[in-house]
Amino acid sequence: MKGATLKDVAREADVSIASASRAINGLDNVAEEVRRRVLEAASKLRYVPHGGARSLVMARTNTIGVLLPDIYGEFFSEIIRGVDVAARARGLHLLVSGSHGDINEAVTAVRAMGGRVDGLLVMSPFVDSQDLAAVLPLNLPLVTIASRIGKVEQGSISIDNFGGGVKAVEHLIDQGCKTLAHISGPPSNFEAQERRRGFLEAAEKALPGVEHSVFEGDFTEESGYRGAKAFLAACAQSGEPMPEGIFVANDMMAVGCLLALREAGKAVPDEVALVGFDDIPIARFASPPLSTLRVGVFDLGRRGLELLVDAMERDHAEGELPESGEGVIVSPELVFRDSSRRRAPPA
Amino acid sequence: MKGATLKDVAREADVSIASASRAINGLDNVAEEVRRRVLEAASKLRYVPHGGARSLVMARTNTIGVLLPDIYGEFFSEIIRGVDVAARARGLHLLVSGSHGDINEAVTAVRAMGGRVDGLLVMSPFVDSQDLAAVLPLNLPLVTIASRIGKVEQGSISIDNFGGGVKAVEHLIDQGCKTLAHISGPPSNFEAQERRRGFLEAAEKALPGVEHSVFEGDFTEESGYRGAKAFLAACAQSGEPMPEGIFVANDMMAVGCLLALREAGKAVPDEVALVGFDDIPIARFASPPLSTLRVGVFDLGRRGLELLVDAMERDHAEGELPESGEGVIVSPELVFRDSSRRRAPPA
DNA sequence: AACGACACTGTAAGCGTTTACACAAAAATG
DNA sequence: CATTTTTGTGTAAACGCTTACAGTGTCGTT
Repeated sequence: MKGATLKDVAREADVSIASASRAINGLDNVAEEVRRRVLEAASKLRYVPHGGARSLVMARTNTIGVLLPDIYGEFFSEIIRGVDVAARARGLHLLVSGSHGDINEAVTAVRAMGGRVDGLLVMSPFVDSQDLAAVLPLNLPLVTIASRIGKVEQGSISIDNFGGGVKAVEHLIDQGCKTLAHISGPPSNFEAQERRRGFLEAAEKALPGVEHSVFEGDFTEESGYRGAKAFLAACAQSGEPMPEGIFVANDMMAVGCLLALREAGKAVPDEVALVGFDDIPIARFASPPLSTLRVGVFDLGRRGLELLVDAMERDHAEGELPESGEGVIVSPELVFRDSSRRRAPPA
Repeated sequence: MKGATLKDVAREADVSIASASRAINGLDNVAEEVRRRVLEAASKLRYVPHGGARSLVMARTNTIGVLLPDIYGEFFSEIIRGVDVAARARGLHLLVSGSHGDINEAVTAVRAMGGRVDGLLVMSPFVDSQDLAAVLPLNLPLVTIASRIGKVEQGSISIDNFGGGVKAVEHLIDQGCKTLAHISGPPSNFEAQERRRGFLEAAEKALPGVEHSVFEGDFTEESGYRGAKAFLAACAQSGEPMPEGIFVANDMMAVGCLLALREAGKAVPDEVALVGFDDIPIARFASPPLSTLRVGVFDLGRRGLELLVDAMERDHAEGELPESGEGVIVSPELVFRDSSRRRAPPA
């Protein structure tokens, strides 16, 4: 019950294997009559070309590998979608691998992908991602998204997380918040650390000498929920009021945060204003709609793939121009929705 | 700058290509000394085995193809995650293809995948999916998820959408709703039609002779938002009150629906009760938390892959036992949250 | 009528692996 | 010691495909 091979098709159509190949691949130097016979034989035998054999002889797989840290939530679904749409437009396949808790798993995954793809699209936000560089098959075109992989970067597209954190704080201050807090992402995550750093520096600048509480989350709704609970509990215990503005390091946590605040009867934005990060589709539909820093997640994926394709073409054509420093940096843009729209902004 | 081949490694380590192969693959009939030299040479040359060549000679790609209709929203991200986790546990790669608006694109995609995978995991909820069966390389193990592909089904895992629709209605009636409405998925979607059918039959049974409005959405938040607006507008115009209970065909639309209702000042659940479908992670964090029919989306993906692996092993071992009828049907389970928890349930 | 140009077609080499088989050397057995 | 067995290694044949090259036959041209 093995699949039919090109040889079988050729025999069935009574032509040589070369003609069969030409007919199937739509080359123009084939007689119409032959093409017809071959195509007929192929469909009769349900012939499917063997991708491995093809990529072996063509030295090209038409597949690109996508390495993601995890596939949880709308952020990643948007990334994949962006990549998928762009890849499909170019006739490329996607070998996807996610669910890496840490670098070691990512390393394993990249190893396994090595010989099967023409290029690699990597998102590895771990603070110690430099190690990845060591194992990357360096003859493979590579583009990193929001990662921090040292030297090798033939191309990269990253987010100005620090700047985003600063913008969030400035906005909350603009809205009249006198006290701030932050729910951060995991400490092992480079992006999370940058956002936090942006928050802390901007907060210190705007409100010198004030202590700002930071709750350490992990980018899940659940942890955002817990973060808000933690602030509520701390305030209840110490008798201090809730922070007037909270910068939450991503939208999913902000959604969880929103739920906890509502359950506690805190009015958003008037008692507590909230700003998230990413602008995932759901943000608009949160209650209240979430102010956030838009990074255009879909485009992140799409542009990442496009960058990679460019790199691959260069690689294929000019031979070996590393052409380093191809770094795109995306500046998050504030999307002002109700979760931070306070009644009485300053004059 | 082409990658090193096994031959290069063999030469560098001064052994035959066969020994090199054995050493790299960790076979036990290799002298320690040789293994050491080979491994050293391999890492020095940054050798990466060529997947195509390997799969050619082994007649196995260790890759399974995943075909999805679209990759938008948490539903698909959860499916992919389930598949990915299960695949990773078995050392399988995932060739993912999404973004198919219709069968024709799906057919193209399946064609392209054909020769590169050991099995196919297909989700094709289009009402006319039978056509897909025609092009499926039938010697390939195949499992369908929530699809409707006729005969070929070597294995399938599907959702009792009709039953889910019925449960939703029964629950709303239980909660004392006297008038019902439905926001459906697109008419081209088989699952959407089943949910709608469940709604209509159960509604007719519970409230005989009453007309129930149905708004046709497309499974996006946006369309759920529009659906609610449409109901609001219709009621404003006709002077009739809003339906007391709305069954929304998936959670994403329900989230959009919630926003529209809140904007209009309608209290959920007391003025309008809402029940969604899927129980995507966000449902719990909606405002108010969304009652919904849980299908265990993550598990859908995970079990789908497991079913496929079983089919592949059978295929590999026993030769050719189609072993049809391997159909798992998942019954959605009601998750009762606040969006449908009305003050005065019946005695 | 002879010739080159052209349009097709077939033969065969190779792409990078794995692995059956043959073989040599070393170890165990009588 | 002369064997058999074990252990490690190399040779070479596939795997299914593309494509350079070498035909073959058909024309149009001189």
